Amino acid sequence: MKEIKNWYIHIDFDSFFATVEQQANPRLRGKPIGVTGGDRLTRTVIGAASIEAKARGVKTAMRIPEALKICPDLILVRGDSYKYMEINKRFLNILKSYTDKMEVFSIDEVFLEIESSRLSLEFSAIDPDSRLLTLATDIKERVQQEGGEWLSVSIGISYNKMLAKLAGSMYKPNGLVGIMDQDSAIQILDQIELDDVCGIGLRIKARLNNMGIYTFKDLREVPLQNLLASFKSYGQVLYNFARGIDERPVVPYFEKEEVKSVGHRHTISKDVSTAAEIKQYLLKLSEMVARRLRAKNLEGKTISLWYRAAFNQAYFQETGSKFYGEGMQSTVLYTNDGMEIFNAGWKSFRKIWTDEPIRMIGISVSNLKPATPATLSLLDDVKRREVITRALDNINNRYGEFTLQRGVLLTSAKLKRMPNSFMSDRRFRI
DNA sequence: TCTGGGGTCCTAGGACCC
DNA sequence: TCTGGGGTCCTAGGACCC
Repeated sequence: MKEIKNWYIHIDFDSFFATVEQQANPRLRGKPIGVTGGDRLTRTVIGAASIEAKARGVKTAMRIPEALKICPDLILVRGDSYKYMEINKRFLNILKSYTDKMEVFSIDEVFLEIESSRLSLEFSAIDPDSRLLTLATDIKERVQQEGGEWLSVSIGISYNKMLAKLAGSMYKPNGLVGIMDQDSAIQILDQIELDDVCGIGLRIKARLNNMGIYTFKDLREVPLQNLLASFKSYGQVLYNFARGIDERPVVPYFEKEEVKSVGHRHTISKDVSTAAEIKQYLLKLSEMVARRLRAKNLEGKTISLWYRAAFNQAYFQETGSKFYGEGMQSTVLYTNDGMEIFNAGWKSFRKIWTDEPIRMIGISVSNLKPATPATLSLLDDVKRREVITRALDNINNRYGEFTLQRGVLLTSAKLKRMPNSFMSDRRFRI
């Protein structure tokens, strides 16, 4: 076996959202809680479950009624992603003290890449396994010092990212698992499900099953050409996964572009079918997106609109899927103006909407670049609007989102129940 | 009454320009 | 006038992740 040059460490905060909520509110500690996103509990799912809730069988992405059936005293808490981002930042500061090669994989997951040679300098233990163990224990301790005893991380260590993440998922919470050589990797792969590996979802699993492939052992027997024929370039990835090979590098946080798209979608508590009502929701979402873009000093030119139709028995019987959905993109001049985003989205919506009731609508802006202030060459009313918008932002930043808003948004009381990201952002900062 | 909301990456065809 | 090739942008759609 050739010597391993770099070690990969996957760090995953256990039940992150739920734990943060338990820290924020002592009354929630030690209790089964579920963090949710939507505005009416029947139409949403559990976004994160506390360790206590998981012990009772509550799982992420479970529907609320189902979760309550299993665990009637489950406490539901509306999630607040801005709060989680703030907390996440504190831990990133700790973790990046170990190496520059830190990749922020999601709000509660990080990869570190550590050179074996460096490891031997910093930790005096003799064999690499125990040096890594020392390192992992050190990380766990420092995270707890910062976050309190209640907070724990699960750590996976291996010689590539895919296996490190797999290792980290094998024992939770507060786990520490290493997959230290290829023999162990193959042994483990042969015992797990195809979709236990990050990168294989239900669709790909189903397609593999259709080809008679049920395990990684089966997968190893398929010639590369066949996989390429079926999965295009992803065939190579699958071929490698089956052998425990993954050459993806750790992309350091400072080399990643900040964001590629900004969007909001919302499942409405009750299906809506009139254009006027839908317009209200879309306008509000557009304003939220625009404000986030402006806060990041970005503007974008691709406007994507997506909607999901209400449950329709005929469609369900025909296709087996519950909700018909459709989307459309369009390109505009770079913008971070709510009205412009709305107008583009609304135009798309009118083109694809066939008057059926809808349950969800969403809009996002991509193809982003740093915002440029309006220049003298632009029309006067464009400039004026920018000045007004900036003034509105300033007031809303101080007093909460939608303190001041466009007249059209004031009409519907229902809108007030929509999640309101910036308001929660502010609440947290205070 | 019926699975949310935030994202990322990839492919492929057509339009258009040089 | 006909034709080719390369490159880029736009749009649609699929798949995956937490």
